[in-house]
Amino acid sequence: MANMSSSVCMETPHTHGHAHSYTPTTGRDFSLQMDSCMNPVLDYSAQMERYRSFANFYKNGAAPFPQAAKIARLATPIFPSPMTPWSCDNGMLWGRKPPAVNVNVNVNVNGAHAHAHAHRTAMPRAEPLNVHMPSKMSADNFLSPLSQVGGAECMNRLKVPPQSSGSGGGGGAGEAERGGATFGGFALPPGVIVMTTLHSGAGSSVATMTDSAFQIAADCQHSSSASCSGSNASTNATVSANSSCSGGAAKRKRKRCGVCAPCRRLINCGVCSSCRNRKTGHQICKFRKCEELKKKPGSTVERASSVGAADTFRWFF
DNA sequence: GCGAACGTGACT
DNA sequence: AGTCACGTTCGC
Ligand SMILES: [Zn+2]
Ligand SMILES: [Zn+2]
Repeated sequence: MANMSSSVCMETPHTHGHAHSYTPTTGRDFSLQMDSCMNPVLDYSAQMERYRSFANFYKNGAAPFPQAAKIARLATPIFPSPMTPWSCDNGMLWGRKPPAVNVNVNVNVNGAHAHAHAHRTAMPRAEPLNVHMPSKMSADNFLSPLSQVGGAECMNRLKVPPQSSGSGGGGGAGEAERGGATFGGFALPPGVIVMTTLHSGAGSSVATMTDSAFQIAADCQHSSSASCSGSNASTNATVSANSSCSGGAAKRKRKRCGVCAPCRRLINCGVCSSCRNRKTGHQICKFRKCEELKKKPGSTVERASSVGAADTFRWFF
């Protein structure tokens, strides 16, 4: 409550144009971004700009970041050590989080077949977890992922093993990239994939592409094969069957795709209308709202089950 | 049963 | 189009 209100209050000064210390064009680590990122990578950039001011506020310690606790809780299991595993300033590690995701891209996550297709079955669930320097984590929380990626176009996604969630998660554990990969100059720890934005052109190295491509390919397979098979994806066979296959059941809740940028965000911004209005609004943070779910159900239903694969690819290309 | 979040309609 | 509120679904 208190936190919440404080964050709400923050909105006023910025909205009225007070500059604070926010100087977008001179930001030390935004030079790159400002240089080449004006092209619309994601329309998040604009919105992120807006929220950057909030970040600065929290960064300056003017008030505790509303979700600092949550961040800490989420970050800990991934990198117990106080060190950031790599030094990509514009990178972002993606940790996994439990919430259910669209079956279509998530099939057999629990699969006993984890060995058979030992690829990124776990990834679709991955959600963003900012692991920049722990100290600035809270501050950069809701701005680094999408705004900075626009500049350096470097997103690292970490597939975290279904941490101890014994529930059949075992398969996902080390299943992914056991060997690890290299990205640019630094090595990626096993379980990490790198995403890049399309227009980066030469920027997207083979290493990055291969890894993500593999990831997506895996998703696609699952997507198509599970489209209407009433898969034994344990939990939600019912849902998928109802909503996208039988076509009979009218209004089943759609599920987040789990692979789009918003889906992979891990924490709520705390300042958007949805966050502020969570009590009564019952809506997910606007920055976490699945791109697919934003679309009209009519235009998305099929995509989820059949076109999903291609669409997923389009996300990268 | 509870919390998260989707669907929807009313309102601005 | 964005916000708000409510009902509802869904996973745990
Ligand atoms: Zn939010
Ligand atoms: Zn999504």
